[in-house]
Amino acid sequence: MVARIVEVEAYRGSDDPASHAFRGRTPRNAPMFGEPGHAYVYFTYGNHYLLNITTQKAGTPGAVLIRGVQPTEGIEMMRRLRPHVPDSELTNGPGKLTKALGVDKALNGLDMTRKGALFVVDRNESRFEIWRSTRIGIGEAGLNHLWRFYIRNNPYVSRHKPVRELKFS
DNA sequence: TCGAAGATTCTA
DNA sequence: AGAATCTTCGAA
Repeated sequence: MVARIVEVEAYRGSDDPASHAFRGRTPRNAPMFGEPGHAYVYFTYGNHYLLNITTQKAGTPGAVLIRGVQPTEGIEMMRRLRPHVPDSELTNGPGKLTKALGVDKALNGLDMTRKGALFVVDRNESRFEIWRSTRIGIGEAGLNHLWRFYIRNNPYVSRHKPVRELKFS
C-alpha cells in the first residue's frame, strides 16, 4: 500500500500544552524524545491508533501527527481493512488511516526513514498549495498556533472546521 | 490504587 | 448531539 500525506499537525514539548510531551517523558510518549524520523503510535478513545513521526533531535520532544492520506496504491487492501466504507472515507482522519493501513502499536518506535514495514519517501511534488490552521480536537490549549498543515480542498483532508486558516505556501 | 480525560469515530 | 471504549497518567 502507498498513500500520499495530505494533512499533518505539529506537536512540541514543554511549550505546547496540547502535546503529550508537555509534562515531560512518560512510557507512552518516549518515542517523542528519541531520534527523529521514527514512528510514535498511541491508542486513544478505546478504539483508535494514531500515527506520528518524530521530528526533533534526540532529547528534544517533537512529532507530527498524520491526520489524512490519499490512497495511491493498494486501495483494495485498504477497503478490506475498513469494510463498508466509501473510498472517500477510507483515510480522511487520523484514526481512519491507521486502520486502513494496518498501523498499530507493533510499529511504535520504527525508523521510518529506512525501507521497512512503514516508511516515508519524498516524491518531490510541487504542484500543490499548502494551507495552515489551528489544530483539531485539542482544547483552548493550542489555539494560539497555526500548527495544522494541509492541502486545501484535497478530499482526504479530515472534515473539520478550523478556528482559523490561511495560505502557507 | 483510582478517577478522569482523551491529538476520534460512528450513529441517531 | 452523544455514546462507545480502554489506555495512560497523575494524584491520593
